[in-house]
Amino acid sequence: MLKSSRPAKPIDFNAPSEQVARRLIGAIFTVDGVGGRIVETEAYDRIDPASHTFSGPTPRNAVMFGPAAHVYVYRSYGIHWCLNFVCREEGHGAGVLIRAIEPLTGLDAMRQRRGLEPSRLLCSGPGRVAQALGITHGNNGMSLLEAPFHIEAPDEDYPLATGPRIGITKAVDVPWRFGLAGSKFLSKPFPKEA
DNA sequence: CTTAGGATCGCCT
DNA sequence: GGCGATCCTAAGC
Repeated sequence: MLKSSRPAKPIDFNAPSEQVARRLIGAIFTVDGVGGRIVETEAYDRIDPASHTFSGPTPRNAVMFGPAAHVYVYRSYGIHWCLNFVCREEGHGAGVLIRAIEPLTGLDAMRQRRGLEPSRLLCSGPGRVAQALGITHGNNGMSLLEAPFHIEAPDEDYPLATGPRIGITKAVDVPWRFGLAGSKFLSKPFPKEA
């Protein structure tokens, strides 16, 4: 049996966000050729008190109630943009927040947008990812499967770390944060394995 | 190393 | 009117 490398099967976004969030770890994501390997995600569900969708459809979260594999962008703390991939679970909107990327391509563009030399701080955090990839509200509702976006499923199995989600005040114990174990590009370390 | 505070605005109560 | 699915900087230990 050959190890690791195998053909990449497309990621199915018509699935529970928790499952999609796991499968996205290791995927290659680019915007106009700028991007890298997804190393950290969080799942948010329709019946999840921490989710924007919990209280039902509003103008802001409308995209999350639309078709899967689209992009939901919202403004965070009045300053930052945050990027999500829409999922579908039994017809109910859900999403995956992209929290960190290992920069691989378009480093010049990222450095320019972030005003930083390439480092672990370039794309390590949801606001930083959006800034480095040039994502704004203008991308809200766009298909993830069409230009300028490109997503490629992981080509091997990556060791997964799990833990509670960051920066929320409700459902704080739900372990729906996922990461590439040992990656230097995580926004924060994961709690030590029990 | 850790903690504290400010920036800034769309959305919901 | 209050509060974030955040980030940055400065100050304290």
